[in-house]
This record gives sequence, C-alpha cells and structure tokens, in this order.
Amino acid sequence: MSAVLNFKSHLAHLFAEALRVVAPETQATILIERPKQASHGDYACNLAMQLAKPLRQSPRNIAQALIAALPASDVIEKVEIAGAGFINVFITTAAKQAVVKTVLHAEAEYGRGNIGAGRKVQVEFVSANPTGPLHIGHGRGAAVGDCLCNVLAASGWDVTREFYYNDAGAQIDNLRSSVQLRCQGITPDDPSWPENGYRGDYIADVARSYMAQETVEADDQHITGKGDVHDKEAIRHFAVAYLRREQDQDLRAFRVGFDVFSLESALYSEGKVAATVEKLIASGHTYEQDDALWLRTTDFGDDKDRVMRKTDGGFTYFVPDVAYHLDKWQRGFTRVINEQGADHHSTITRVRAGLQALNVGIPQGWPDYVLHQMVTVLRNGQEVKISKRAGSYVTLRDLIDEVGCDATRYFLAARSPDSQLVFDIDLATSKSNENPVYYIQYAHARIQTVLKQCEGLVFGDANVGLLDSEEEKTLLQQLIDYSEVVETAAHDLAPHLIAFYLKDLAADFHRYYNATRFLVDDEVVKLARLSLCAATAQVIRNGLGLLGVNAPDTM
RNA sequence: GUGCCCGUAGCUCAACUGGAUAGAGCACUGCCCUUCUAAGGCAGGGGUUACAGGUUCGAUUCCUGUCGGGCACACCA
Repeated sequence: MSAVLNFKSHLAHLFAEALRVVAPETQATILIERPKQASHGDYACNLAMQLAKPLRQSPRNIAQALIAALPASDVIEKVEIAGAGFINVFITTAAKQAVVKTVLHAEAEYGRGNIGAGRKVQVEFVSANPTGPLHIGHGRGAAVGDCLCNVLAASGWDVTREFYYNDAGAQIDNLRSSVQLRCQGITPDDPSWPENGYRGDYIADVARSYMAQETVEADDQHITGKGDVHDKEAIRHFAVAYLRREQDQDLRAFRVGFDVFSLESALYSEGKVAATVEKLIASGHTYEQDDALWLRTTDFGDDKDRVMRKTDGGFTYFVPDVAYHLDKWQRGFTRVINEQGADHHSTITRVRAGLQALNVGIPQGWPDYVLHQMVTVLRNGQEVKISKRAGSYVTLRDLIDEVGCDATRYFLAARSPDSQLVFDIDLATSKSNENPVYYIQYAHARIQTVLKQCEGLVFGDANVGLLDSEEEKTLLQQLIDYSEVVETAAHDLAPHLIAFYLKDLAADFHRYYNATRFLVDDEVVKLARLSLCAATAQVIRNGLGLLGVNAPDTM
C-alpha cells in the first residue's frame, strides 16, 4: 500500500530536482496541472515557458533539458514536449490502478489529509437572530458552513462549530413587544400595530404558547410561559427560548449540529463587553464627542470612525461583536472563519479594526470570512420576497419538507458562495429527476445493486491490472483526484468544489456502466471490475458525506 | 455618490486560480433496454466569455475604464 498516488506532488518534486540541475540560479514556481485534453497527457508542467525569459532560450530547448534532467520514476510512462513548450507527462496505467486497493483499504478514510495538522479552527455559521424561523438564506449558511467544517476536518483541522445568538438588543425588544401585543389580542392588521413589528403567524403561536403556560426546552434550559401579559421580561425570555427551540429543530432536520452556542446576552452578564470597552479606552484609540464614545476605526482602514457608546448609554452592536471575537481569540482559536450572508460585509472592517485596537497580538486580517451572496427564491416563476417583518418568506423547514433534506443541502452548497443563487422551488420539486443530487445518488445505488448480487467477494484478490479500458482509466484518474479536491476545497474555503467533483465522478461511472457489463462469466474479470465499482461507491459515499447528503443503496 | 460580490450557450452553472480547440446539465433533434436500476448512455446544433483598452510567450482569469445585476454604506442589529 505504499504506492505513489499523489502524482501531482510527486511530479513537482521531480521537476524541482530537474530545475536545480538545469537552472540552479533561477527561482521558479513548479506548477503541475491537469490538461483538459487526454492527448496532452495526465499532467502538464509549464516550467519551460517560465524559464524562457530568464534563461534567454527557447521554451522547447529548455523543456528538452528539463526532461533529460528529470529523475527516473516508475510511475511515468512517457514525457512529451508539446505546443509552446508544455511538458506533458503520461502516468503508467499500473500506477493508476493502485488507487482501487488504496480506496478499498482506507474506506471512509480515503481522501482525508493532514494539512491542518490538528490545529484548532473555529467556524461560526448560521448565527440567526432568535426572532423567527430560519429562512432559505440561513439554509445556505447552514449548508455551506457545515460542508466547510466537514472539509476542514477531513483535512486534519480540529474544527469547532459555533452558533452565536444575538439575544440582546433592539430586535429582541421588538420581538418581545410583538408577542406581547399578540398576547393582548392585537393583530398586525390593527392600526395600533407598530410599523416594524413582526407580523408572521409564528408570533401568534409564541403568544398562544406563552399564555397557555407551556414549557419549552431550548439548549439545556426549560422555560415555562408565565401567562402574564404585562411581564415584559418573562415574555422576552419565553419568546427567545421558543424560537431557539424552533431553530434547533430546523437545524436538526437539516442535519446540522453545533458544538458551542454563544449568547450575546452572556457577553454582557459576564462583563466581557464592559471589559472590552475598558481595554479599548486604555488603548488610546477612543474619544468622546457629542456625548458619545467613538472608536477611531480609521486608524485601521475604516473610512470613518464608529460610535461605540450611544448618547443614550447603550452600546452599538459591533461592541459586543468585538468582545465576542476577543473571546474566541482567548479561547485559543488562532484561526476563526465566519460564514455569513453578504449583507454583513460592512461589519468585517469594524470588527477587525476593534480587534487591532485592542493590541493583544491578534494578526491583521483575523478572522477569515466566507460571505455567501443572497438567495433568490422562485415559486411559480415569480420571485418570493423574503421579509421577516411582513411574514412572507420561505422557511428552511418548508424547503426540507417540499424538496427534501438531501436536495436542499446539495442545491445550497453546490455553488460558489460568491455568486447569487436562484432557488427554483418548482424545478427542485416537480421535476426532481433534473436535480443533480439524484444523478450522483443514482450512481451509488446502481453500484450497490450490482454488488448485492455477488456476496462474499474478496477485493484484495482482485487483479486490478485488468482495468485498462478508456472508461476504466478515466474513472481511475477521477478517484485519484479526490484527495486533491478535498485539499483544495479546504484551502480555498470552497466546499462547492466537492459537489462539482461528485457530478463528474458520477458521470464517469454512468458512462462506464453503460459501456461495460460487470457480471460476466470470467470470475477474474468480474472481480476486477467490481472492485473498481466498489471503490467508486466508496468515494461517492465519502464525498456525499462531506456535503451531508445521504448515499442510498436503492432508489 | 463610496465600498464589496457577480456578469460565460436560450436557462442554471463549470473551467484545476495565467495555459493548449471555453466545458456540463436542462431545453431542442435523432438513436440505445428479452442482459447488472433508462433518475442512465451515445450523437448533433447552439459562444465576439457584457463592452473598450492594457499587462505577456499566452487572459474567461490580472490591471484601468464603461455598462448591467445584487448587497452594504445610522448614535438599527
């Protein structure tokens, strides 16, 4: 099992050696890439073209010299010069065939790496205010964040998943008053209903439950409705607990879990906000003006200074945010990634500025952010406007019920967070076979059906040397690529790459399936082909696992 | 007006972070099931990569500008 499978880094080493011989004085980055066309080999290196200028020679001549200096390797079939000076490397089929046994031996471990080396990383995601059910935007955050965590964990990071509740401040007060009005029998169509009050029906549910003195369980607390219309504090407590429970249930249905829940209110009650303010004042980056306390965020790249303490004595929201992130740092997270909607992007500069002002050794540019763009929802060809206050929006729960957890997760995680996402509910439901997630799951189910017909196979005996058809070689290479895809997804914080990879892998398998019969009379051939099938199924399972999507045995 | 993200086939999206002839799915046309799941495969048409410059051996990718879409620009969170 000592076979070389990471051809890319293997070749990079060989070319580095060749570079040392050909141009010992010259610095160049060794880049090994996968050509688009099979005729260009399995891997290509553009080193010769990079060296043309410094060496003042033609790229093709340099390529000759590099090839001559390339150390021998038994995984290389042949090396060619092509085009302007590309060096194309062909890998022996035997070296690729080894992947089958590697996968079957490693099973769920296949594709895992150790770039993270056990270092701690904390990923904060979803972090919805407990003022209503989770909507599709939170769903995108949940899907992307969870998959990102999985990918980081698969790369050797020690991941902590965290959810931050903004359970203090104006929005919560607004929630409380909306519930209180409902308790008093006042509805949103009443003229006295405040303009920015929450209008959704769920507010009435909270009120009913409170008045009925029901008990809700959220996190580790049990809160019972007091039934007193005038007890603002009791209503606030109950409403927050009620909605947290709803969110917890939605997240559980979405198969997303968290290690830590942090409460904004706790930052106040534990004195962390006050302590942060004191540190900021001591740092000398604050000043009083117009009866308010300001932080000179312009010292750290902001375009204007920001108010910390308002004239009314309350803090602006970014103060507890800075306190929260200081807390993360003090908990030992030298790496923190915040997955949020793009509408939060203006906070990045302020939070980072506040942390720099504290001058406690936090590096510039800490923490990292992954911002996902907005999700547009189409229903009946019409855009559904998301407005919590108006009460009209698509909840995550609706999507899970209508579209299914697997398809919803796939849809929301399968695109670059940088681009806006159109979620067409009709497409995802009525024509579910158009959904790519079924295409991938179908490949897995097909394999399982075939394997089920042959009990007691011992793949260790398989002669993988027989796997040399075009379809088989393509599939082998695809299986080899998996580890690299996981590594790239973790490095670039781009979990959607897993989804694209799986679609390609499934396509390669379906093509193989249509071109090849597995259950043939020749037992040796059969065993070899089934071993490749089994390895493919394993990689599909591993990849879908990272996306949090099931790999069913039958469909 | 300022900052950030985006603009690729009719639609939804790729393109290994600067590589070779820009690829998939959906839709459209025609084939392939008495054989392991046709939720599949094969073949075909469809492109001035929004536009204009620039950087270099080479640009969908990087830089500048223009146009278009989204988000954010409070002593709201």
